[in-house]
Amino acid sequence: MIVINRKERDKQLRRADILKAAEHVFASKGYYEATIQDIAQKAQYGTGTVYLYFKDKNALYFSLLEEKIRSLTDAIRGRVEEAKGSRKKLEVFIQESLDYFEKNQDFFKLYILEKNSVQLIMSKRIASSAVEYGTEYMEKIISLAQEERVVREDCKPSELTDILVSILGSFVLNWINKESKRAGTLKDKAGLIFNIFLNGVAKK
Amino acid sequence: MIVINRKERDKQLRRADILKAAEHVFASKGYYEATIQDIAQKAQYGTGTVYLYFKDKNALYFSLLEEKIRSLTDAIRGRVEEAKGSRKKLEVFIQESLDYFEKNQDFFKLYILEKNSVQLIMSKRIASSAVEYGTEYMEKIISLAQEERVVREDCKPSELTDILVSILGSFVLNWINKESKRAGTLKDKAGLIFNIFLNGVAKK
DNA sequence: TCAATAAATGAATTTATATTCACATCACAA
DNA sequence: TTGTGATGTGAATATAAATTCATTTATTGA
Repeated sequence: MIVINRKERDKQLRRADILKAAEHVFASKGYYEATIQDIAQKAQYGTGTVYLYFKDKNALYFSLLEEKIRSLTDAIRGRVEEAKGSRKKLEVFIQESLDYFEKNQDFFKLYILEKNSVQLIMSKRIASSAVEYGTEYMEKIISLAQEERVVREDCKPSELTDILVSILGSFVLNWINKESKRAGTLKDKAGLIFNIFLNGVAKK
Repeated sequence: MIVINRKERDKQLRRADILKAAEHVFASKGYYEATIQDIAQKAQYGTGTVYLYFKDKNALYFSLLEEKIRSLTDAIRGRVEEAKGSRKKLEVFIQESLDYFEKNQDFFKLYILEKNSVQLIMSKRIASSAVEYGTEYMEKIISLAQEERVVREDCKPSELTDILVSILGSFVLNWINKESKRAGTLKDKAGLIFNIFLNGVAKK
């Protein structure tokens, strides 16, 4: 029995090796220009090995996306739950998102690329469910904020969510690209983003 | 002489046929899943004909992007120029962008997909110059708005531009996807977007 | 009408990768 | 130590699409 568990655990570790390599390769080249060879090499396995753990390239890609999105959402959810009141929840949501993306830059690239292509090109891409899972929770917070009269009511929660997600995205993207001279951490931007989201860019 | 001009004009028309077909196919399938055959078929030419007008698939794609982005920017620039004061210019910029995207939905899809991948994956993708050309002008308006103390000064014009572009993008995307039940025209959203950009989403 | 030239065509070729599979290697139990 | 099943491997195969090019078709000017 112990043997089986041990083996099972090792298997999961090797699977994780491949996912990690895939994350990096997909993020730097994009889905189509990333080859299975690239990924296998990065993970230090032979090409064929990848197929022992994933049905095909597509399955590998979506397993990756799905698992990372789940981990992102779960990471954020805990902290937000603790915060009291929609205002505070929003603030924490922003902070935690930034923190997570700062630590998972490769994932961010996949997420932002996928978010648009899923919404646009749809196709067979099953990931939409995972992407939705990611924003669904945000929508609840916004709904709450509307109930508490913190946030304007002339937009649907989903629209407001999209706005916040895009603003967040634009800051993360800027920060990631500015790898040379970066003022501080990404999380430092949280206050600014919160403020812009709530009060806009007008000079007060 | 007349003959040559006539010929030259016809040639441009055929080139435009192909670009138009390419726009639609690339927008619905994405770059990699769009095939030259698809495009040729859509344009009602044979496969080989495409190569008489464009060096290869990549050149076709970037010619398309480049020309559309130029046309977008030129369309907007005129109207914005007329408007007096940064506040009004911003307002017009938003209106005209929405109007253009409403009329060029396929192009919007390409633009939004490309914007992120250019910023992220860079690679050989030359289009970055064209994409920059598109936002460069917006930045000037924002700079002006900062000088006129209309807009907060704790962000760089480029950051504020990115924010506005993302907010715009999220509205356009929503509108495009909601093809079934759409309240009104996309341009109707201009006031709301302007207001959110300047004053945020807080309940006033 | 008829060469001669230009343009269009799509089948054949090339190229690039995903995927498979026969064989090699490893880990472990006896 | 060795036999056995589980894993790993990368060269060989399959597939799909980009690109080319010999041939066909259209256009033009005399």
